[in-house]
Amino acid sequence: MELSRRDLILKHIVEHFIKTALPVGSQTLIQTYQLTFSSATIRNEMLALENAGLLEKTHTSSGRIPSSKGYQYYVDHLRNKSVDERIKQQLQVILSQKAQSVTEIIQKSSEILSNMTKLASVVLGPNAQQEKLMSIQVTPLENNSATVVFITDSGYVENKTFVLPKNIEKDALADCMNLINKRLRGTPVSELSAKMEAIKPILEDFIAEHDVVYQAFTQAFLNFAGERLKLYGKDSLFNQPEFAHDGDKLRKILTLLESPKLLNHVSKSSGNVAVNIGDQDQNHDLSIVSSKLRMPGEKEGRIALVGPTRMDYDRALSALEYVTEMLEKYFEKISDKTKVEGKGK
Amino acid sequence: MELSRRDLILKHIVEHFIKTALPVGSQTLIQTYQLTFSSATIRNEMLALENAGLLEKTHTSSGRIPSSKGYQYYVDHLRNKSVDERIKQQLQVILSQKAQSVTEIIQKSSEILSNMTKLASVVLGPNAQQEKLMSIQVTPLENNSATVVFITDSGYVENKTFVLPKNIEKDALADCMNLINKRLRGTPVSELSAKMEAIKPILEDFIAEHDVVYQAFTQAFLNFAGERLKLYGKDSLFNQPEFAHDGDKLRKILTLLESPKLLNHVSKSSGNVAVNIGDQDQNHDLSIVSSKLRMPGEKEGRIALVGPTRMDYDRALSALEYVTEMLEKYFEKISDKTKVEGKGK
DNA sequence: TTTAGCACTCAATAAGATTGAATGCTAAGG
DNA sequence: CCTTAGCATTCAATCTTATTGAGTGCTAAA
Repeated sequence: MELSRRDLILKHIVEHFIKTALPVGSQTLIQTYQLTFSSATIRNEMLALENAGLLEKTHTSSGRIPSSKGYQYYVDHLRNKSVDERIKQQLQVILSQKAQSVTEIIQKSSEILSNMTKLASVVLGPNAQQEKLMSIQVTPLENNSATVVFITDSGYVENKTFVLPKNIEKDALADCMNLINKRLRGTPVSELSAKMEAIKPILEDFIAEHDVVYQAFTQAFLNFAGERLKLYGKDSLFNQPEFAHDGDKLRKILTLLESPKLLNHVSKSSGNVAVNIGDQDQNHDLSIVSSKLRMPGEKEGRIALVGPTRMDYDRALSALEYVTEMLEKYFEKISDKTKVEGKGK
Repeated sequence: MELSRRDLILKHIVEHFIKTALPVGSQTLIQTYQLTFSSATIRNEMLALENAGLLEKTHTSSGRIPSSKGYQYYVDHLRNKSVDERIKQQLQVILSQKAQSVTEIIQKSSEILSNMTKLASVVLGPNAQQEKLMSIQVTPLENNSATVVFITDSGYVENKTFVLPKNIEKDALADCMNLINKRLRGTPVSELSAKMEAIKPILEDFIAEHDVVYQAFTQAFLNFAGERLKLYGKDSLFNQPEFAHDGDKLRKILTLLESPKLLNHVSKSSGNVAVNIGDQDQNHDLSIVSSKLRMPGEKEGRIALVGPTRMDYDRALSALEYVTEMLEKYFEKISDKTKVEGKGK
C-alpha cells in the first residue's frame, strides 16, 4: 500500500529523528530523502501534522520532533517490520545448543536482543508464587554449618546456608528435616511461610534451639518472593546521546531500572505486544516495548526492551516479535516431544 | 603528637579538597580553618609541599590539589582514624542476627560499608577452585527436565537445569548419577572438569544420549570458575561530582567495575590493608582501598571500597578496618564454638 | 494546490570583556 | 632566618555581545 504524502513525511521525520536525535526541518528532509515537492509544501504538511498532535517543536523556529502520539502512530501504521538477519542467525545458534534450561534460553535470547538493539532488556519470569516446592535437601558442611536447597517444580533453585545451633544432634536434625519435607513438599511457594509457621511448635519437640532452623527456612522463603526480574545491557543506555551527557537523568533511569517500579510497568502492560511511549512516571523520555511470552507448563512471562523515547521502534519491535515467536515455537516443540514420549511409555 | 605546620596545612588541604572537590587556595584555608599565620606563609609552605611532590596545581594560578603521593602521605601519617558510630551500630545489628551464613554476613557488612562511605564496595570471596564438592543431587522436574545441584564444602551452591534426552530410562539415570557421585564427591572444584572428562566414556554405557548429561555438568562446572566477586553500591559513584557530569568517564568506570580487571586490582594488593591511589590502568581518578579478611576454615577473602581518587580516605579506611576487625573477631568466636563442641563429642 | 520569496525567530557558536581567587616575588619587619 | 604585607600577574569561569544558519510562517503568484 502506498503511503499518503502526509504519512510519508511523518515516517521520514520519525526515522530521521531516531537516527540523529536532532529536530528535523523541511530542507533537511528534501535533501536527505530527495523528495520531489518543495520545502514550503513540507512545511504545510508539518503544520497539519503538528495540529493533529503528531509532531512538536522544541522552540518557535526549530524543526519538528515526533510527539508520543506521533511515535505511537508510527509504530501502529508506518514502521517497516524488518528483522535484522544477525538476530535470526544468533537466535538459531542459541536454540540449537543442547543441555540448557528454558530459563537459560530465555536469558540468552534476552542478551541477544539487548546487544542487537542497544537497549536494556528485561525478562520478567513467571510468578514463582504459583510454583510448587519439589524438593528440600539439607547438606551438612564443615564448620558446623549446613545448607538447605529448595527446588520448585520448574527448576528454580533457592538456597540458604546457616550456622547450626550448638548442641544439635545429628539424628534430631534428620528427623526434623524429614518432618519438614513431608509437610512442605508439593506446597505452592506462596503458602510456604504459613505452613512453616504451623510446623514451628512441632519443631520445638525435636530441637532445643529450633529458632535458628525456623529462621533459616523462613528467610530462604522470603527470597522466593523476590521478583524474578533479570536485566541485561543496562550499559547500552549510556550510549544514547540523550542520557550520556546528563548524569542526573542517567542516574534516575538506572535507579528506575533496578527498582520494582519497572516491574509494574512491564507487567501491567496487557496484550501480546505493548508499547509504552514516554509515559513512565517521572520519566517522559523513557519507553518500554514488551511482549508476552508463553512458556512450557502454561507459564507466562514477559520480555521487554527499555530505552529512550527516541528509540528505534521498528528495530526493537521487529526483533522482539521475532524472538518471542521463535521461542514459543521452540517451546511448543519441546512440549510435543515430552507428550509423545509420555504416550510411548 | 603535634603536627608540624607543614603537615597541618597538607592535612587541611587534603580534607578540604575531599569535601569540596575544588582546588584549595591560601585565603580559603585561613578563613575556613582560622589559621593564625598569614596567607603568604601558607603559600610558602604550599610551594614546599609542591616541590616535595605532595601537592599539584591545575593551572599556574590555581589553588592546590593533593597528588597521589599527597593522598598517600595523608593516609599514612595524617588521617584521623575515626569510626562513624552508625557503622558500629549497624554492624552490631547484623552480627547479632541468627541463622545466617558467613557469606551473608560478609555481604551485609559490605552493604553497610557501601552505604556509609558512599563508595562502591567489592567483596572478593575465597577462591572456589580449592573447595571440594560435597554433594551432587539430581531432582527430576515436570516437563521432562531435571535440575542438578552442586554444593561445595563451604556451602557454595551452583545449579543447572537441563532438558533430559528423549528416551532416557529412570533407572539408567539414577545409576549414572550414582556413578558420578562416587567419582566426583570430595573432588576439588578445579579438577572437576578433568574428572568429568575421564568419566565420559563410562557414561556412554548407561545412556544413549549421554552427551546432554555430560554437557549439562561441564557447563555447570564452568560457573564455579566464575569469580566470586560481589559488587554493592555501584550507584554511589553517580553522586561523586567528578563522575556525575562526565558520561564518558562514568561509563568507563562502571565497565571497569564489572570487568575482571577489577578483580586483579583487588586481589593483587598485598598486606592487610592496601591503598591504591589513582594508579588503576587508564583510570587515574579511581582509588581502591582493600583489606584482607580471614574467614572460617582458613579461607581468605578481601573487602574493598572503590571510589574516586578524591575519596574520604579517613572515613573509608577507618570503616573498612573496623568492619574487617569485627568480622574476624566474630568468625573466631564461631570457630571456637565449633571446636569446643567437637571436643565435647 | 503548490511553491517561490521574504521577514522573522532563536539555539548554538564564537569572540571579547570582566571578575576574582589564586599565585610568585620582593622587600620590610620581627 | 622566618614571617608577612603588598603588588603585579595569571587564568578559569562567567558574563556579554555578535554572528551564523537552520528553521518557521505567511503572502502572493503560478
